[in-house]
Amino acid sequence: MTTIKEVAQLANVSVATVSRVINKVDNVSYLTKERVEKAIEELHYKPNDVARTLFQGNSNMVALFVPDITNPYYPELARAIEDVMNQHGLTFILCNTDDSYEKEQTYLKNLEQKKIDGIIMSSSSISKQDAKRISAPIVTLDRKVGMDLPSVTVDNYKGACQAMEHLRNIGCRRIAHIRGPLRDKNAGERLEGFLDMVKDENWFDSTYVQSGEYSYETAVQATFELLKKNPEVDGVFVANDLMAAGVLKAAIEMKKIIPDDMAVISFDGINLSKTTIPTLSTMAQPIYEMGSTAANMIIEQLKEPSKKIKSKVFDTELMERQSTRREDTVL
Amino acid sequence: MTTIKEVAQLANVSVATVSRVINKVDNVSYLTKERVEKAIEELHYKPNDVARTLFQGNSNMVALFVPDITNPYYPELARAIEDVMNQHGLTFILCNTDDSYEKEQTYLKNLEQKKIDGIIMSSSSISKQDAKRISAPIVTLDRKVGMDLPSVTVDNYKGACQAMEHLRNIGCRRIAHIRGPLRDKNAGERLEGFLDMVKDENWFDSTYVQSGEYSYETAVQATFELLKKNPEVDGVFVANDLMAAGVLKAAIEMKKIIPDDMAVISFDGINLSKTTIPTLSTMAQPIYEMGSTAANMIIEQLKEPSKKIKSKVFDTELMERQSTRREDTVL
DNA sequence: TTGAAAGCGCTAACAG
DNA sequence: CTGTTAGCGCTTTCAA
Repeated sequence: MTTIKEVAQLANVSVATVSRVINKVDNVSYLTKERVEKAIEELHYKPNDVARTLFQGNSNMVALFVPDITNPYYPELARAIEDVMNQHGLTFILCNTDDSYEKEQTYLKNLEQKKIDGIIMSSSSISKQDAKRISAPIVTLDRKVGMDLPSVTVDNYKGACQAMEHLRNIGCRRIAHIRGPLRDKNAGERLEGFLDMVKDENWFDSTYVQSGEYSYETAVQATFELLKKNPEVDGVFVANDLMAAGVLKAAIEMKKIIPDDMAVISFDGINLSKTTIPTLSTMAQPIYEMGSTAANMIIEQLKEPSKKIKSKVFDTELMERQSTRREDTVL
Repeated sequence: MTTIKEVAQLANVSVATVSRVINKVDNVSYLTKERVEKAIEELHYKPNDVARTLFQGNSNMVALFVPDITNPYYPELARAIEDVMNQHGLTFILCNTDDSYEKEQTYLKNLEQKKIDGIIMSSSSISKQDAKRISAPIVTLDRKVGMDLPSVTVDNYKGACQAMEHLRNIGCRRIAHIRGPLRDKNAGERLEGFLDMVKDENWFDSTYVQSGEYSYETAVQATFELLKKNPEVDGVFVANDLMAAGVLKAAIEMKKIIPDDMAVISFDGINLSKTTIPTLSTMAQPIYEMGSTAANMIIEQLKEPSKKIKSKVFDTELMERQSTRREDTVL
């Protein structure tokens, strides 16, 4: 790689002048500017970003922490963030944490050493403490931890209630829930929405809630369990789309016709929900928008470090698809 | 952030000594070493990676270029690579290129300025020329461009032939193909495998090949088209899993029973293929292994820059699932 | 308008 | 075993 020095020599100026031309700061006479530009061209000179970073103390890199990029909820989020970063000339780093606090801490340390400019994380374990030790701004996404850190989330409770209402509207009377993992706050809020809608029903008991781990396989099992105990269930609210695909699978195997015997609605609105058979009704999160919002929060913070950014809560939107579309519904 | 200098002062040694302790090079007397370590502890000192990079000329960062991370084939690849990088203390950068040569070039330039150590790319457009201009080693993954660059791929032709044989074995007589985009070499090879198996059949003509763009929606359309022209088709080989999901959808809408009326087999073996109804038979690529192989190639190259690394071609594996299993029909 | 020089934080000779 | 020093490539005073 050619350096600023070589450019300076060829153009017969000092490195300072070359620097001025590159960064378009200060005044440089038209003639020398031309000379420098020609030299840059000739040598295919590209400034060494590392040297710049060392001097300026920031790397123009932003990281995203996700539990696991192979979970289909995250790629769209990642894509949105990368798009925004790209627009602003920032480099995007992806970190899979496997929800491990240790891994998170290791990444945090490494990135700090690299002078990372900002971090967006989908994490349940990061604390305000940890965040404070890092000089880069941090925004949490999808998950909220405490009230301290700025966050981008959806209203899980409200979404859950709407999902339940929808099931009611199409005539479901015995509604069950496949919930997400115990440790996940989102799963808890969705459960709460469900409970508030059914807890006073005389038929309701805890066997109407089965626990999955947000995965396809666990949901298949949970559904078998559910339908064995409560074969009369005619509607299920599932905590995420991936599990809903498992519910469909189990239901088919148990000869349930969907939605006629049993309607299914889930949560997230990932692409998968459009490709299942039947297609899945779901409370869709504005995933791409959430990602770009979080990214823009970081950018804001980079521009104006003093400015406090406020958290944003998005609403989910009911996508009514085949899994709840009963042709002739009787209310 | 505290610097090496401050540590040196507190420990009452020179910065060189601190550096020696950090990097465990040269001999440092036990006592001074203790003192330095205490100072490091006390000040929570973490070496500035940027300064190191500037000095050493390498950043310990590796990038992956993918067309689009929201395409479900790539996250698993990305995950594998990140895992390997992580194991080796390397930082992982993700770049979505949208298959745009321009975007690729921009990324390449930016990463070079950041002293990127290596690049893994799933690209159709990168040329040996481009690669040569970059000092970092480059490995291509999933796609091969010319013979020049080391690559990790699968034997598409062979996989396609095996898929066709499988369809034949279960009794299919009129087999059609939904092919991938014209520009994609993999799609071309899969098509060729298909053609070589059917081109001599007297029933065969070009209407048995419909073109999709690797996406769900295009495949739905392509399948309608296909079945309108050739309703007697009793088996389809689809160029990727995502499209196969679309084929299932269209088939169902046209009242085709799968696999009895029409069997379906596809290519890739992404998770989606396990969750469709019916589950998809597919020629599975060892996706994770391919990713980690490419990552390890880069690591090899980093250790021994002179060593030529040779390309690797993986075989696909037939996953026999419901969409070709005629004894237990689902829908 | 331009150049000289200091320094960002670190490592690696080279001395001692 | 340890310290001094010269960079890595860049930006930014400070003078001229």
